[in-house]
Formats: sequence, structure tokens, C-alpha cells
Amino acid sequence: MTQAIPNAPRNTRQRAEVLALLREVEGFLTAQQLHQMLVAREARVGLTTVYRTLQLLVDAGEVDSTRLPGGEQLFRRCGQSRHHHHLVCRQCGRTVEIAGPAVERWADEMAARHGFTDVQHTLEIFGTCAACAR
Amino acid sequence: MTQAIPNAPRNTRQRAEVLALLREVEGFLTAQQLHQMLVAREARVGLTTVYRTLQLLVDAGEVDSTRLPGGEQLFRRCGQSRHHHHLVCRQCGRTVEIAGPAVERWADEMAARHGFTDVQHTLEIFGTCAACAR
DNA sequence: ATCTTGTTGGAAACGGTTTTCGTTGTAAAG
DNA sequence: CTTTACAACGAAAACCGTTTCCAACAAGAT
Ligand SMILES: [Zn+2]
Ligand SMILES: [Zn+2]
Ligand SMILES: [Zn+2]
Ligand SMILES: [Zn+2]
Repeated sequence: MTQAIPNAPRNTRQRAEVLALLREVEGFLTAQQLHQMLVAREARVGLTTVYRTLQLLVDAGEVDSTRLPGGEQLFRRCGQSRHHHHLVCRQCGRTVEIAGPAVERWADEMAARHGFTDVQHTLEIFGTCAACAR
Repeated sequence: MTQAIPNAPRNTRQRAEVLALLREVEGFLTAQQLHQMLVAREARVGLTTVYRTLQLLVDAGEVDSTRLPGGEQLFRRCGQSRHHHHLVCRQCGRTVEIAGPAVERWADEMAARHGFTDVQHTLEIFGTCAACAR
């Protein structure tokens, strides 16, 4: 039995295909890139369903989503569900999951100092990975 | 003499209007919100020109741009042109400019450790300000 | 005043994402 | 196994923020 999406009444072939692909890729990719990969492997999943499934997975906490400075939304199935950040290659999407306890403390301290509550933050590092630099 | 945009061959009434508005507003706003404000004060500036002027100002480092988690692009004329980050109130948009030298070093260190070059990062803290908490 | 050319702005195009709605097929009930 | 209900699919259309197009305009130079 392929892994199912939590709280999804029905397990369809399409969702299994998206999940299978997400397990194979290592970087952050756009919905369209993932869809093209599915087309390439003849998985027969519509673009609409890719978008819907990704949103479902994000809501379930199974997939992380971030955005390039340009605004394009990226998706990735990370190895951990705990709070963490990402070092992402702009060209190929290769990603390193990073933790920064000191940064977490600094952000909360800054917010508290200015009287802000109900605090959250976004932090992503973008660059060109060694492989793409060549 | 109204303030001019660096590297802009011509100083037009429209650019002066956008700059004047940016000097008056406090928080991060979208291009469309700024355009509507200009319409409201009968400044007669086209939406296209608002977008173009904002991009000019961003390129010149006169205006900061960021995005809400939802993806909408926001603009703000900050008090400093040096690299910095923001503590933003989710309800009213009130913004505190914050600097974190330790975070800057940490981000660069992380990227270098994993062989990434041409590095940049995004970091924003969102919360509810003291005034809105009441 | 005239000229050059950067700038403007309405319309159209654009690109990513969401919605629509008739069809398909999963899964449970009989 | 067959029926039934409705979740899910997907192609097309709508949507929405942003960019491009291009003819008219106007800032600054001479
Ligand atoms: Zn790369
Ligand atoms: Zn964090
Ligand atoms: Zn507030
Ligand atoms: Zn920084």
C-alpha cells in the first residue's frame, strides 16, 4: 500500500503518483515542474490535481512550501517535520535543511523587545550550489 | 525641489507624486493600494507608472520590497538604505526595522559551508503589535 | 521655440494559480 | 457482485497581479 494523505477520504492513483515523485526528488520545485516530471514518466496526472494535492499535503504538514524572491511558489517533502529553514539553489532547487537555534531565539527576543506577540518568522537562504556554479 | 530618483534622467510629476506618498505612509503596502491612494488624492498617476516607479526605487535601494507568505508583493520606503530586516504587524502593517549582524554572519557561514555562492536571504518576522493586541 | 528622447498610460498580453462543472471512479453499503 | 453516493479528476475558463506594447506626451538641452 502506497502512503496516503492524512484526512483524505479517498486514495487515488493520482495522489499516489504525486507522493511517489515527491519522495524521489531532493529539492524545492514548482508545481509546474513536478507536473512536467509526471508527464515525462507518463503518470497521467492533471496540472489541476498536482496543485490540489500539493495544497492538501502542505495543509497536512507533509510538504514544505516557500517562495523565491521573485514570488514563484516551491514545494518540497522535507526529511523532518520540526521547524527548520532552507538553503536553496536558485537554479536546480537543491536544498539543505538547516536549523539555527540562535536565530530562533534572536527573532523571538526582537519581537518581545518591541511588544509583539503571536510571533512567527520566515527565513530562507538562496544561492547557487557548487554543481550549478560550474 | 522634490526629491528625485537616482539615475533617472527626467524628474516627472508622476514620480514626485509616488515619492511624496511613500514619505507619508508608515507600513508595507501593495502597488495597487498605493495607486488607489494616489487616485483618492487625485494625483493622476497610472497604475503602470506606479509599478515602474516602485521598481526603479527598489533598484535604486530607495524602497524595500517584501512578500507576505501568500505571495503579494509589498513596498515601503525605509529609514535606512543599508541591508536590514523587518518586524511587521499582521493587523495594521506597522513595521520596525531591525538589524542582526550575527544572523547575517550565520547565513553566509551556512551557505559557504555547503558550497553555495551568490548568496542572498530573506528574513521577516510577523506578529501582533502591542497596540493591536489590545 | 525646437528637437531629442525618456516617460506615460490604456489596452493587451502574460504567467502562475484557482475555479468551474460535467465526468470518472473510489469505496462503502446492500 | 451490484448498486449507490459523492470525492476526486481534469480541460477549459476565469482570475489576478504584473509586465509589455506603442502611440502620445513632455522634460531638459540647444
Ligand atoms: Zn544547483
Ligand atoms: Zn525559524
Ligand atoms: Zn498593529
Ligand atoms: Zn539580512
